[in-house]
Amino acid sequence: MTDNDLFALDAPDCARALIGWTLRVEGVGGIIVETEAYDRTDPASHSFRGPTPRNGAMFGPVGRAYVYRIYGVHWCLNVVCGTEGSGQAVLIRAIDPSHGLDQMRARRGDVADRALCSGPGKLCQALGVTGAHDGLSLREAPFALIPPDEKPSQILTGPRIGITKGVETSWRFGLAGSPHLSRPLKAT
DNA sequence: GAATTGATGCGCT
DNA sequence: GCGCATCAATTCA
Repeated sequence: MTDNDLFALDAPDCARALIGWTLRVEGVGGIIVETEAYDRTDPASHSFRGPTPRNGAMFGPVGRAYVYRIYGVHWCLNVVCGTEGSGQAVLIRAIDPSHGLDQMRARRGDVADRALCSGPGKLCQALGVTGAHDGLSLREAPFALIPPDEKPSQILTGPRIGITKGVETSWRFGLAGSPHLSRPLKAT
């Protein structure tokens, strides 16, 4: 699958397909092991109420990054997908750190390896993703998105985390057996 | 101009 | 495992 195919998928399909891809920012990153899907029919999604200055990137061309600040402190990285203007995005929740471990530790401080990228906020800090990356294409520097070498392992599904609305929508996807998932997932 | 809200992380029990 | 802190952008009046 090419990145073009990937970005054209609707959010839930794209979120599932993203598992196993390698994401790097300036050479720092790893394999994506946990994602969540959002679209504008979803009460929990930022795009639900329509375009605003903040979520504008979500309604722009696909294949771009949508980065926003949560709780005024943390950053979250999304991938815009579907079709342009459809307001769909996939939240990158966790990766398996395999590239630039030293760089991550330098940014994250001296934490356990499993804590380096096991959450959206930590992940962005470890990779150095900030609001400055909002709206940038994932196909161009400093980003790099690399397809899986082989068929990814079993992908699990479950309810999303940390939201108050639409909790029953099982649009969370994770790589089976990864130690970096924020919560265990049940096999489908 | 003021109130409210978070797609979280960390520390403590 | 649970509860709390945290800060700015968004939203509403």
